[in-house]
Amino acid sequence: MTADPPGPASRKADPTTGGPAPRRRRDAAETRQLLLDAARRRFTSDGYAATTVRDIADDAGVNVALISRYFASKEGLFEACLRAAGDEVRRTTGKVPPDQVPEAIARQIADLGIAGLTGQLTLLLRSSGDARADEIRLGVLRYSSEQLASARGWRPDEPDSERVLLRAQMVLAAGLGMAVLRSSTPLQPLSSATEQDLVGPLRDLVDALLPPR
Amino acid sequence: MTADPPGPASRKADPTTGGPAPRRRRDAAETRQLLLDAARRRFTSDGYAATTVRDIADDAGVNVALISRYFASKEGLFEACLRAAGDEVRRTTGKVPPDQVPEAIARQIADLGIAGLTGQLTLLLRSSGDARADEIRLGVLRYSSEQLASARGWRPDEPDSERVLLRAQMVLAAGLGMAVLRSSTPLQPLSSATEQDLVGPLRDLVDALLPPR
DNA sequence: ACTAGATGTAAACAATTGCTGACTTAACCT
DNA sequence: AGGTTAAGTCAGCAATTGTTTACATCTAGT
Repeated sequence: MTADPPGPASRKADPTTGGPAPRRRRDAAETRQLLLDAARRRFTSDGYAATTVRDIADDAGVNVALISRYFASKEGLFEACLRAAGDEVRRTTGKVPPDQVPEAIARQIADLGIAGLTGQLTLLLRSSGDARADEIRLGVLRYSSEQLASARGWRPDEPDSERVLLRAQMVLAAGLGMAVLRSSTPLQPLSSATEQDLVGPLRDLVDALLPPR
Repeated sequence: MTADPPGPASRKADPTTGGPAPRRRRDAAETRQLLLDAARRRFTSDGYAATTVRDIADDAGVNVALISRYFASKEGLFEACLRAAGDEVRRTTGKVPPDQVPEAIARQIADLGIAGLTGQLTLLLRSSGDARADEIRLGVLRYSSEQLASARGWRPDEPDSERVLLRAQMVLAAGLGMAVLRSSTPLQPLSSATEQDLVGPLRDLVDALLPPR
């Protein structure tokens, strides 16, 4: 049932877009990135299991088989997304002055959408049942909490300061919870609170859990 | 709630067939409950999309077709789980004295497992893409936050006290975040913190966000 | 220009999904 | 007892899943 005459005369008509035929260069790196972006959006908003590789490929405007080619499998693509998100989280959280933590959290939480830190962390929380993915997630969370705790006197191998680390993780969890709740449920007034609405209570929260030394 | 009736009902089907079929009682209500319990566990720990009806039926030791019979569909079963969890959350949170909120939160967070309030709320956060499920979730979250806020001076239709409601929702989100983080990632020391470890910081957190009036 | 490898496409695979219909078996009632 | 109906079983469907395979087409190096 080959409907296509296999001749060199058959030229691609491109019936969908009437515009200037966007001469499609073949660029592996670009399609890889397109897939990564689409996958990150889908995984973040729908979760791993609810996302199909065809969803991702369609969003990226790319053939499904290329997922297997470039990432070996759906799980491989997910891990790549997690790694990218992890790198970005480390990059972003690495340069926050200790005295501006509440403002930074407020800003990141207020900024919905998968581009912001909130989206990255939400993605990090998504589970695929894959062991490697769990490692990546754990690594990022540990890094972030230690980053936060070290500004308040926590030092590794100092059992006395473990309380500080616990409190830092609670701050992290609180921020994460707000982000998740905001993005998953239209609960007013939280879900539509602005950065200004959030920064005050958040300062109270951070100061209470991690008093400036 | 998983009390096995000591009666004659214990009927674990021997998969190796043939054997003297243990006399099994037919009890629609009990079967329904078995399915609900198994589904709640699966949905809570694996999420909606990653859970299959066959998983649930096997866990419950019940035939798959009975899910369709008793709950019409997988979505119907999920909604039933959500409704049950919502009822239990309302029942539990309804009777917490305002001055013992930190202790209550600490106790609930420390108590892992799907039986506790933490599990119920984690389940509430799970999404199935179903509109009715979203309504149930929103209703419970609204109820819980208003319950918490009203003890601190919030009144409906008083725009001035909206700040209090926002802060109550932030407390709720913080607790939720800790619960989710603890159950999803072995992040030390948070994931193994005991109730005693948590209650102190939690009191600081609640007092900071919702100062006793 | 011409070939070789990279890139993309189409179709199909086996496995799994939620769900259904016809069937069997147990429980209850006179 | 018998017989009626609820409760449970079985096998299989149609759709969807992730993945692979064979093929087409573009790009780059000579």
